[in-house]
Amino acid sequence: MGVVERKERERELRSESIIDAAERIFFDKGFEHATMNDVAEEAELSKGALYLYFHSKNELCMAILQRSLLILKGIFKSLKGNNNQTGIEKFPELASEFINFTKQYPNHYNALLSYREHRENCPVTGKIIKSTIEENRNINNIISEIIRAGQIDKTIKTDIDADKLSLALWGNFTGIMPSSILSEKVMPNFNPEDIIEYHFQLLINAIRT
Amino acid sequence: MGVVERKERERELRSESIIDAAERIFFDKGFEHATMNDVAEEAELSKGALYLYFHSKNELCMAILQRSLLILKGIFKSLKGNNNQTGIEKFPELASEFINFTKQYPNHYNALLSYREHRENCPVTGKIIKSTIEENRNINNIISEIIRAGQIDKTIKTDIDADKLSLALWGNFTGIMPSSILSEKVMPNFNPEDIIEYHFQLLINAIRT
DNA sequence: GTCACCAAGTGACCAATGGTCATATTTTGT
DNA sequence: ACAAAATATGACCATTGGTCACTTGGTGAC
Repeated sequence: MGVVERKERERELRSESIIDAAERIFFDKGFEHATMNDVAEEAELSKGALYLYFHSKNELCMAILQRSLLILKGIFKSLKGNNNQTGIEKFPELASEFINFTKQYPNHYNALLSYREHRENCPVTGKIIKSTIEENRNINNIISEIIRAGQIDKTIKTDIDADKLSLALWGNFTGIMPSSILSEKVMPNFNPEDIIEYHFQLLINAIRT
Repeated sequence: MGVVERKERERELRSESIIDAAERIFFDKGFEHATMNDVAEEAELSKGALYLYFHSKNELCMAILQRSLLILKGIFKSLKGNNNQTGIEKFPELASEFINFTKQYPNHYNALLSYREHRENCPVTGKIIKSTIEENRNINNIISEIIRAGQIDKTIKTDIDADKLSLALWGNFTGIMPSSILSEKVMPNFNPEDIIEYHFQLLINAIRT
């Protein structure tokens, strides 16, 4: 009797459909101005029901953020799987794929950047937090594997520390673009892509064999 | 009769003392859990009075953030003014000075990272926002001037784009460290400084003559 | 078929808080 | 001395994240 399994599946579906609704509401109104009542209405549920699936508004945001990480993981994974390019050729692709991501999923990108904001109001023990950290680890691993592949095919210097470089790149992704938002009219001639691409160019010179 | 001038000065002092109080409260309780009543009490004013000086809680946070930028500007300025080092020697100092800043002023560093969170809830036209953007521009200019000085003393390649590199570095500062918070146990062997320093090492190889 | 049980869902309700505004106090210029 | 202007007060309001006593409907035992 698969009742338990079916219920589990249904619970998962409900949970996903709540996140769907939350995305629509949060992306539309912005996190601060969106209310849990809005989300409840959009999800065709009562407010109380939301709290059967998520501990807080912040945790619901973390669930959206997790989706962003999953999207990114998919992107980098398929870059890694592409066997027509050498490691060093894939390197600038990391940048351009990320830029594509920010353009194709601006709201999810935005959610990604709001990590700090929501993270600190969520319990450390939560399942969502744990899997968010896990996804982040996965992404970093994929990036460093791409770098290591370049070392194996001898297009990237072997003395490069793939793990550290991978973290540095991730830092770029979550830093450079916001910095350009921060800078606003600081350097009106440049857009974020210019900066990211230029930075990667410099790094290529430092890591290629 | 300098009454107007005196009033202006007093207003400025009041404003600063409110920011002082807000720093104590926000840094202690965290932005989310601190209330404007707390701040008012700490500033020995009524809540209403706070709003004579700042339009909103978010704008008050931006005032704190502005102080962070001023601190950083001072740090980079004195690095720039040091005439005992060549440009390329100053380059890694940018990283270590920033790391020092994060350790010496963890709360202000934290405030800096919360830019996005508060910025989007402030009116674009506000005086505080404008001067925040201005300070950010100043910092970027100082960094690029340091790089250009290295090109003049011939320790940094002349074909390096100082403006772009400066923005990329700023992106690092606001990205790498948070990424390591994000990553949390992703790479437990490394701490943020390792990553920042490694990254700068790679860049040095790319830009030195 | 019936009935006790329990997970799922409801929505009125609460406490907390950002922000306002009529009123009060202090300072200024005359 | 006094009116006008600037500054400050704090009761008050609207909003909202979160709770909980209660309802609903499916489930499985008999």
